Amino acid sequence: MRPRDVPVVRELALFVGMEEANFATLVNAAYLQRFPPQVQLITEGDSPDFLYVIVEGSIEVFARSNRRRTTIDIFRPVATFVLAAVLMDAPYLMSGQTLERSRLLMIPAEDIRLMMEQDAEFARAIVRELATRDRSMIKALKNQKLRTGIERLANYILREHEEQGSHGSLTLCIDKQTLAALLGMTPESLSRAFATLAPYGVDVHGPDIRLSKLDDLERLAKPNTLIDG
Amino acid sequence: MRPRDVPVVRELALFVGMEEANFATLVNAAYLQRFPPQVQLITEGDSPDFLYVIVEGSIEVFARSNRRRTTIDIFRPVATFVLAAVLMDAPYLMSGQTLERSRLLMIPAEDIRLMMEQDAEFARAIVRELATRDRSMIKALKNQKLRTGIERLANYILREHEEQGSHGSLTLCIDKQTLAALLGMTPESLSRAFATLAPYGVDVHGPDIRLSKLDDLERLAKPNTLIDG
DNA sequence: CGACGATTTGAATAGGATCAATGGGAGTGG
DNA sequence: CCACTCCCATTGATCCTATTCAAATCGTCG
Repeated sequence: MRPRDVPVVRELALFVGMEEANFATLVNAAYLQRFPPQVQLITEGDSPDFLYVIVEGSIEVFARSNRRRTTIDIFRPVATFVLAAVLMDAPYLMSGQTLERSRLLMIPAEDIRLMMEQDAEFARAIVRELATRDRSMIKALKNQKLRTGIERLANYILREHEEQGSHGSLTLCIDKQTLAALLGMTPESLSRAFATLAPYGVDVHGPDIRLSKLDDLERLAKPNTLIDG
Repeated sequence: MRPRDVPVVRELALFVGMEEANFATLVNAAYLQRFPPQVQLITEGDSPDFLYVIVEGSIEVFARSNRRRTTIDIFRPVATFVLAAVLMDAPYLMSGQTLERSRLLMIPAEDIRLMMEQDAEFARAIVRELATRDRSMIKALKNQKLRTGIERLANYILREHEEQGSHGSLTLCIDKQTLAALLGMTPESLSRAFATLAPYGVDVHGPDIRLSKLDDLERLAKPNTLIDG
C-alpha cells in the first residue's frame, strides 16, 4: 500500500481508534488495489479471504438463486463490506463486483480476526460497524416487504434528491438496470414506475431527474425514518 | 433475578466468556420477568431501554409502514433481540410482542454499552452475535427478493421438517396468520400456497403437516444453504 | 454509417392482494 | 350436552402489481 494512501484509511471509523502499532500491522498485511469496472471480486459461497474497504469507486453486492439475480446493496467510499462473513469465517452470502473503476483496500481475513482479539478499540469499532450494517439490512427488508415498487422508487428518488442538495433535481449515479435490481424489480417495471411518477412531477431525461411537485411526491412516497433513515 | 435462573443465562454465548464479576454486575442490574401472550414489549421508534434475552417462550418482531404490517423475525430461547439498537443507542426499527407466555431477561441498555467498553471478551461475543444477526437479515432479504411466496413456504416447511427430526411430518409452532406475515404474504395467499403444495405431497391438517413426496417438494423449493442455512 | 447495449413500450400472463362470503373448531353460557 | 359466538382459516371473484416475452427506439462508440 502506498504511503500517501495510509492517512485516508487511518481516518476510517473502523481504524481511527486503533493503536498505531496495530494499525501498522494491519496495513502492512493489506493490499490497496485498483480494479476496472465490472470485475467480480467475490462470489457467494466462497470462503472469505479478505475484508474489503472501498477507498474509491463503487461496488455492487448481489445474490443469485434459481435463475434470478438481485442486488443487495451498493457501497461507496468509505465503507467496508463482507465484514460479517470475515468475522465468522463463514461463506460469503453475496457476490460483489465493481461498478466503475475502483480502489479497494484488501485486508486478509485472518488478520482482521486476530486483530479483533488483540485490539479492544478495534473490536468496539467493529461492533459499531456491524450494528450499522445490521440495521441497514433490517431497513432494506422493511422497504422490500412493506412497500410497492413505485413507493420504493419514489423514496429512492427523494433520498437521492436530498443527498444531492435538495435543489429540485438529481442525477442517478447508477444505471437503471442496477437501480431496478436494487429496488427489487425488472428494468421494464422500473421504466413503467418512472412513467407512473410523471404526474407527481418526476421528469426523467436519461440519468437526470427534475422534481417539480415535491409535496405530491412525498405524499405518495410517505418516507419513514425507520426505513429510509 | 432469581438465583436458580442465573446458570441458564450464564451459559448464553453472549455471556459465557465474561469475567465473573462483570457478569454479576450485568445480572444485578437486570430483570427476569414473565409476560403473558400478546404483550407488546417494544415499539418501533422508541429509544432502547433494555436488551432482551428470551429465556422461555417466543417473540415476534414486526414493523409497520403506511397501513401495512409485516413480521421480521420470530425469536425463541436462547436468543437476544434489539442488540444493534441498544449498542447504537438508536431507535428500535421494529416492534416486538410475546406470542406465548414468555420469560425474558431485560438488561438495561446503558449497562450493556458500559460493559462492552469494560469487558473485551464480552465485546467479542457481541461481535459474533451481531455478525450472526446481520447474516440472518441478509438471508431474509434474499429469501424475500429471490423467491415467490410458494417457494418461501416450501422452504419453510422443509426447514421445520428437518428441525423437528425429519420424520415425515411436522407441526407448525406459530399460527398461520403469523406465518403468513413472516413469509411476506396475506393469510389468504398462504392458504392458497398450501393448496398449491398438495400435489407435492404436503398434507395439511390444522397445524399438522405430513410430507409424502419429499423429493418433489425439494425440487420445487430448491433449498439453498446461503439462504436457509 | 452501422452495431451494440440500454431503455422504453406493448401485449399477455403470473403472482398476490383485496373484498366478500363460507366453513370449522374452541370456548362460553344456558 | 347443546346452541351460540367468535376467531381463524378457507374459498371464490376480482383487481392490481409486476414479470415475461417481444419489438421498437434511443444513444453511444468504433
